[in-house]
Amino acid sequence: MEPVPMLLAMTYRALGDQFHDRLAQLGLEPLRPAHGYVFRFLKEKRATTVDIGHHLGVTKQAAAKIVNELDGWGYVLREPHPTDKRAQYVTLTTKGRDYLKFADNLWTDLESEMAEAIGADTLDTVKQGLAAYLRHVHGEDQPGLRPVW
Amino acid sequence: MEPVPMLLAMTYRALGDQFHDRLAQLGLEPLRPAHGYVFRFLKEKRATTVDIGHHLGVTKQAAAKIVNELDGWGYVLREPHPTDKRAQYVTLTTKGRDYLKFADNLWTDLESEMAEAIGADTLDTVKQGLAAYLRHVHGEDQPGLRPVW
DNA sequence: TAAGGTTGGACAACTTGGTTGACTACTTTG
DNA sequence: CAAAGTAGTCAACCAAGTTGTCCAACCTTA
Repeated sequence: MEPVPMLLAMTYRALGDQFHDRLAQLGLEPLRPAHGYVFRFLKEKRATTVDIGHHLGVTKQAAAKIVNELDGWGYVLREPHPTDKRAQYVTLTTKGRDYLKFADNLWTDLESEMAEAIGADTLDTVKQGLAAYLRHVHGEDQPGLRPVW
Repeated sequence: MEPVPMLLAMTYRALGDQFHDRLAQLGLEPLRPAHGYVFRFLKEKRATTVDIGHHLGVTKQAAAKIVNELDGWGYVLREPHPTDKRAQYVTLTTKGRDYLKFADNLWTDLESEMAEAIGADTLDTVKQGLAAYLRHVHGEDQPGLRPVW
């Protein structure tokens, strides 16, 4: 049996590849995982570029580059911060929210296919097991994302 | 509950970070995952740089860079190919085999800790589940490695 | 057995996705 | 109110890959 990290990485890759393939069929912009994480983050809360960088676990410069791309594609826009004249809030546009909804559906589909392939109960055990291990390692304070990409 | 890809990525990261931390404590060279995969590959079979590139799923140039590093650190050496004067076999040195043994022990430790944290039966279900999914997606012909790194 | 296509290895230029460092304008704190 | 800290931008750099080119050696194959 393959070692655990290999299994994790290959499964992650398999899922990601399928997601990307289906996305590419629609001729969307070449969004990378980091973009998706930004969407998900912005759905929750208003955030500045610095916030995003912190959430992704990269420097603010790297985050700024990503935000610039998303802005250029029309997925987000910047609006002035109400109290801090230096800062700007980055917010999702309608296009951004539409993309996120679409992506969520796609992920749900992929997870359903996985459940069908290996059994819903097995998938559930997998998820619970990994989540438990992460709690074991990190305690409650999850690390600033930055998985692999 | 977090979506599956996130769980996979974070768990992979958590394991990899711990591995790397413990390795770094020993002041070893900054080996990356790709190096480890090369070691494991070379333990099985004699291989040329091109073979290695194919196995890793990268170009031969990228593979050559990795082999050069490993050579510089004394983990591998090149020896002439018996029948093909262009080619060279890359083989593990004693230092390389020692490292591999050490790394294997470390991975075994980490997996044991994981088993302890979430239960050996749960870990087993996780492994079986992921392996089953990979078979479902890829059939028998595993893709040329290249997980995430 | 010579000719033409293929392959292993190396070198160079470029691309990507990040980094560190420096600077300005603004904010917060002692 | 002065000093320290922070948001955002610009620029230089770096790591790990890519493509493109080449040569020498190796297959075919006619």
